[in-house]
Amino acid sequence: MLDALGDPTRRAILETLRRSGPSSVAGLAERVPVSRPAISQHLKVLGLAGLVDHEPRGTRNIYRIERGGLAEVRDWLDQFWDDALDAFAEHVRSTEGSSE
Amino acid sequence: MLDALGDPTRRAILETLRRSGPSSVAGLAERVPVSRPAISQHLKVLGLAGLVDHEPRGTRNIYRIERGGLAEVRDWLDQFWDDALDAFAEHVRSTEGSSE
DNA sequence: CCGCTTGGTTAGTGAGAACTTACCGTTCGT
DNA sequence: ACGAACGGTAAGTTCTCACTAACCAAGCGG
Repeated sequence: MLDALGDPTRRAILETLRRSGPSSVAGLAERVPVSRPAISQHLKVLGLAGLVDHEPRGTRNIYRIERGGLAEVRDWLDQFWDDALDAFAEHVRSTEGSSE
Repeated sequence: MLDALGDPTRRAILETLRRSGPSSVAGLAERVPVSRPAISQHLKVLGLAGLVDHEPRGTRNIYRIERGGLAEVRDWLDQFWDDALDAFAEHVRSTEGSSE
């Protein structure tokens, strides 16, 4: 899921979809400097990660951003804010001394 | 930055820091199933990404989570919500037909 | 009905990155 | 001051993965 966002090309695809709206595979291949099969493979990964959704439109497949996957990333990120973060930090810094 | 989060081991390190608070390198090496040098290398990457911060404590280096990098990720993520996302989507779905 | 277009899949290759082993500098404890 | 431990670095190996090229299936247009 975060692995899917780790690749620059995949991020470029998402950025393109964000800026230009839903697009076909060929449409993405024009804007992203990789071959069309590469786009397909990345879209597959992004699809499994829940970051994009696709809808058949005749011979074309229109891809759009799926908010579900992004929500999961956001939740994961929020854990780091909700937890007693710096509190814990400053605490252990002065306490210190046990195991770690 | 998101590349730093793409690696499972690095995420494991961050999770460990989140749960157990700041820790030394050796302390992390005990909890994460990789060798100590590997931890050092990952911490270097995480440091460059602004995701962790370290403070010398004698011979030990205490690492803690840095909120700055996480904020950048959050900002990047928010772009996908603020933009006219599904509006754009449904629009083009019915309009369609031009170039992409 | 036939050709053209669109898109997904497979095989193969190359590059990059993660991991371990070995080494060295640094700092605390005795 | 010497030994021990903690941590960062270098070199080398291995493995994963991103990419291209070639092939195949499906749907629209003349």
